Amino acid sequence: MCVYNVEKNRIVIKDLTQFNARHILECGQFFRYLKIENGYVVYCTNKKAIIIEHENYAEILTNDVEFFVNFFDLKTDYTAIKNEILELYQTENYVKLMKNCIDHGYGIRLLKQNPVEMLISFIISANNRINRIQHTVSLICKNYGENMGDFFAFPTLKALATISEEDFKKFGAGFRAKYLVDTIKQIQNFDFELLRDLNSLKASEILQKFKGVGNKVADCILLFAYSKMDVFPVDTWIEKVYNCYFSNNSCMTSQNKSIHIKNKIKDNFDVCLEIEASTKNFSEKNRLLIRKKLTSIFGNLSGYAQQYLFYYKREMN
DNA sequence: TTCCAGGTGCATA
DNA sequence: TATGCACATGGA
Repeated sequence: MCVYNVEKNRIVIKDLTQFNARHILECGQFFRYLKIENGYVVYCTNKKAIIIEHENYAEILTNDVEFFVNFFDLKTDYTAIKNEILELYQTENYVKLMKNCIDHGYGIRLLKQNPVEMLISFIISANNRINRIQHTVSLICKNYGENMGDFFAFPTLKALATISEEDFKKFGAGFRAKYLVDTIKQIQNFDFELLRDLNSLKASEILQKFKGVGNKVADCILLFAYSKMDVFPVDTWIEKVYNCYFSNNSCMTSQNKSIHIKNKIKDNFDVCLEIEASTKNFSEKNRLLIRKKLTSIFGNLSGYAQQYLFYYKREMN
């Protein structure tokens, strides 16, 4: 089903159940946007689009319609994807949880972003907050990106290579500054398109050779730049989701912990109870176990499911 | 003042 | 190979 019409310099979104700018831009996958009165301004590499939201439709104003049709993944039918996720398991608790998540983030779409932007942005994301990541990325663009008139492009590889560790620190990158400098040196002649045809495991292995890229950051790059939907990035929020709904220690499976259940979430969840997950201490091993379990549940819908769960948990917390 | 955030690198055993 | 601490920063 087509959710959009294309006109000159304008894309019109007819089905708002499949496109909500706030859900798409503020669900943690994207850092370069500006909130305006009736919508958002969106930047990717050296391109810009303005999203205007109306009561019954939304429009994307841009001089590169083709680019943003792909960027917003407009050719994919998210109604079908949401139904597929809901139909994965028949248990009442699974359906209730996922329905809550999908109802909350109903207009999410997984963006097709630039690999270099994702690599740099998600190295900065380590142990960081989303608004601080946005701030640092914005300063990098402002100081080293090409002036496009009314905005700054994301810096080219060549321009990135001129940024010093001190400058990255000045932009708020903190201890990640040295990882950025090191990785930027490594990628000057790297073929980012090579990863597109590799399976997620192999592509992740290659990405993790770069400084500042571990399992989670690699998964984010594979999901948000390469649309590899079989990955499930596990961060602090997904760890909370897992401990709350999926683990043996979850508040949903322990009567004693029911006090922790948020008022809005009174359902139970009993799909998987196999992995013992620590509820307190972070460990790489623990997150890998969580990742393994969640990808075994959601399969090739992992990337979509992860984003609905992440956005729901982060906003409801 | 302490905790925490879309984690990873590295020293140590 | 496994474990656990250090790392910047600023808002809550």
